[in-house]
Amino acid sequence: MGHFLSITVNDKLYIKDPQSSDLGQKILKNSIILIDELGLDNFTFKKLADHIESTEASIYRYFENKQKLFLYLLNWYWEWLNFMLENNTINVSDPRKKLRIMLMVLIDSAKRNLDVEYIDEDILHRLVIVEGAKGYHTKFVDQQNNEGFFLAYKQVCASLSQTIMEIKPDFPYTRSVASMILEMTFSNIYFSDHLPKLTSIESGEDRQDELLKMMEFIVDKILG
Amino acid sequence: MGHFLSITVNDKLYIKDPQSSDLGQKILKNSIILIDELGLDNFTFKKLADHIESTEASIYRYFENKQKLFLYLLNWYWEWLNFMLENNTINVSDPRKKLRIMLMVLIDSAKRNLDVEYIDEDILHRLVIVEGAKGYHTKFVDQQNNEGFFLAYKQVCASLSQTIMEIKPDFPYTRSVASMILEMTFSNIYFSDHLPKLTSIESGEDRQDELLKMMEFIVDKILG
Amino acid sequence: MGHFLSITVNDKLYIKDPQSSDLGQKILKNSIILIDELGLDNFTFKKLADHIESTEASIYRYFENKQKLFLYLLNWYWEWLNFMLENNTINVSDPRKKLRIMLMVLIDSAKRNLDVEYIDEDILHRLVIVEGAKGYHTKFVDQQNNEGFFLAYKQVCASLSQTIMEIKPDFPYTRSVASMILEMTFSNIYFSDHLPKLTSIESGEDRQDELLKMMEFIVDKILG
Amino acid sequence: MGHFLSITVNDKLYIKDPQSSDLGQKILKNSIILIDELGLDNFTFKKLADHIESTEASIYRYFENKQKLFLYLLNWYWEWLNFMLENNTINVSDPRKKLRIMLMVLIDSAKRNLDVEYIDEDILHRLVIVEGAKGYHTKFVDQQNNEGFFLAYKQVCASLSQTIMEIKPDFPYTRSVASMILEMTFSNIYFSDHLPKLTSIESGEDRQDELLKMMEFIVDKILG
DNA sequence: CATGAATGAGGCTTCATTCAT
DNA sequence: GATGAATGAAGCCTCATTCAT
Repeated sequence: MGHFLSITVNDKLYIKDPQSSDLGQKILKNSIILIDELGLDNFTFKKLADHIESTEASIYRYFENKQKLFLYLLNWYWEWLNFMLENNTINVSDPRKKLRIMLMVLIDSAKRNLDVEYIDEDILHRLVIVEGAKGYHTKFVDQQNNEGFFLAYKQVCASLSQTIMEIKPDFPYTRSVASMILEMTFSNIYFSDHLPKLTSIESGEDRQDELLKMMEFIVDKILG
Repeated sequence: MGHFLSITVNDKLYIKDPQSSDLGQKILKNSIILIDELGLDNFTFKKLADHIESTEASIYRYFENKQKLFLYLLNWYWEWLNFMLENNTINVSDPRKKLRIMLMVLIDSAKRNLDVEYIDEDILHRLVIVEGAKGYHTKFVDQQNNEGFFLAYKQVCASLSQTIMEIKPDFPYTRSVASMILEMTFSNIYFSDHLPKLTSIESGEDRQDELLKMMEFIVDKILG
Repeated sequence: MGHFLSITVNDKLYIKDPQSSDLGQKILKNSIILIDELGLDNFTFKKLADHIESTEASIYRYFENKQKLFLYLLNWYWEWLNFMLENNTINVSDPRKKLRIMLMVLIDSAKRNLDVEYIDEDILHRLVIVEGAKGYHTKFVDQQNNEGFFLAYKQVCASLSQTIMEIKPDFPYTRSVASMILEMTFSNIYFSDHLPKLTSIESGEDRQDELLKMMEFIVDKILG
Repeated sequence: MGHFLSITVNDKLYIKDPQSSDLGQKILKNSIILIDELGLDNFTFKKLADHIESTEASIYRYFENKQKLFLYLLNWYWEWLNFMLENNTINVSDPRKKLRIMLMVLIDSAKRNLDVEYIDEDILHRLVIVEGAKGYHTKFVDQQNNEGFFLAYKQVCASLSQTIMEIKPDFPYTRSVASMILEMTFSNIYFSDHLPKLTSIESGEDRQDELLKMMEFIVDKILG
């Protein structure tokens, strides 16, 4: 079923739709792998070209530059996440249950039911956790925001906000809590791997369960 | 009084102590200004050298590379923040009041009583908000953590954790809440400037008050 | 006929085959000229780029660095020498006569019958004499040896060794004598130009004849 | 006894006599160690300064540049070798025996009877073998020769030549054979370590004996 | 459409050297 | 006499990008 679904990404982020050709899909697949491997800063079109045995010029047919490619990947992720959130909460009427499911989706990218051969969602998820913030911490954030590059991200927050409002219509800080949920979830995964002093979650087998428990606890407290 | 206080930064972050000489202080002062202006990615030693009418080689006498200089600035900030937190909570015995003051310090870097001629804390604060996360979102995070480059940051969290525990000794997630407080505070300032859909705080005159109010609300809810 | 012959060089020494393009051939031709003129130490890709009115980046498409380019030239020379040695001794059955011819080839690079427009063998020969030893006197000699960068050189020695063995099958030191012949021939040319106290050969018109005579004398004595 | 002997080096090679002070001796001792370790190309005054916990400026008080320092070390070696050759052949009247002893001295730097605390002759010997040729393979060879920087080296050859002439007064190529003996000896040690295909000598316990045997064999053949 | 070739610009770093104390 | 500070120049290399096929 998932195979009939395709993720649509802001078309200002690419020159030629990478999902539309073999080479484009190769670029997506391997840029995820390489950015995860090298970090965004050390990643270049040259390295990607060598990796996929193509050329820089060919990649430029698809993406204007590395920042756009990176934003494309982030957007793909956010779009995919939006789909996952929606798909998993259809017919769930209890908003508390809904929020619980949303937290699960956020935390556990493995519970996916959408398979796209040319995107490894697991690596992409890690990449979003590690490098994601760099997408909107840039000198060009305002300009990029105007071009709609963060709409998908904002949509994720909006869905969370919406659900919070369903739970507690008079809650005064839905948007801030929504973005906090996102950031806190990702941060704590990162911290548990690299800076354990900054989290109460331990890396290991049960991490996802623990994290879910903590996020539920926090959210419950906040929403009373 | 503050004038007699000096901030001590992890000595693995520099080759020659920049606080110890005129040129070093010039480097600190102007790197803050330039990174704020250009963003970390576009900032280079060459540009800094031109800006202060010196040479790249001279800067290399102080810092191994731009990453180390950046980490130095972050650490300087975290050390300074630690000092501010402590200094403003001396003799405050009520932990709730203490936490409130800590939030104020976090939010409002202007209430400083420590003046160092060669560091503009306001710009540095903005820089930390905008670029801070890049300091520890790097391929070398583990190695740098081993070298103690994040001790000052962790100390800030530890102080927050400590106060949380004083308020509620049996609270199960002090560390995660502490780091969340830090990140959420900074995020919301950034979002209010650039991505207003992601925050409930409006940029403008009253932002700091609003933010303080929100953070107190959230923390109160969480700590019951 | 020589025109149909092409010299093949170890392909680990280049990124893109310099013999395959105009620019590549220009790089070869002019690097020889410039290294001869400036010495290897003062030679840089920048100077070469300026000289051929191209850019460093373009040269880097062909060679990883100056050491590799230099080794390429040396290898080209050794390969060319191997070809010359073989070509001039075909159908020569008397090994003593063969060795005599080989000495002549070594000494007199002018008796060439192979013309490659983009390599000036005379200058290259001088370059090998002056700078050649630097090719294998390096910290990386073992590693480079493993990569086969000295195979062509060793082949020259092997051919000499082989002929020595044909002359005197029970001679105990063929390899050392072979390498000595090579080094002594080159040294004496260099010494006669620059350090005449270290050679019995006088620079001037008859140098090649004298040198040939001396080398034959020495070899005859050694091989009895 | 050796302690009362001092090696005198061409005074154009230094600004201040390095043998005359603690720091100077430290410079000598450690430059040998570092050049051996890093190779001449990677060796710099900066690295030497760091190594001896002094400064570049201090080293410049002794040597004009790295080339001069290197030539100083070579000259020290050649002077020392001259002393060794002479000292070990005093009262030896048989020229063939004398030449044999000279070969031994060349090969085996361990049979020294001169100890200078600030020079490790073993490392220096290795350094001469590995890097020595770079001393006179330079664009400035003629100019440096005029300044007498190779007198000591030429003196070694002259002593060998002299002995050859004593053995065989009418030998026509004494100088070339003398320099060949020097170069061949050093080459074969180097080759046995790094390019075994180019030598008949095997690295290992008996190398020095084998090498001595070979050099005697070659010399005997040449001198008939 | 994809690619091979080329390159201008600039980043990062070290070198060699001088000056002032 | 030794050192600390500073720096101009250059080396080495990569990036991002364009053009022609």
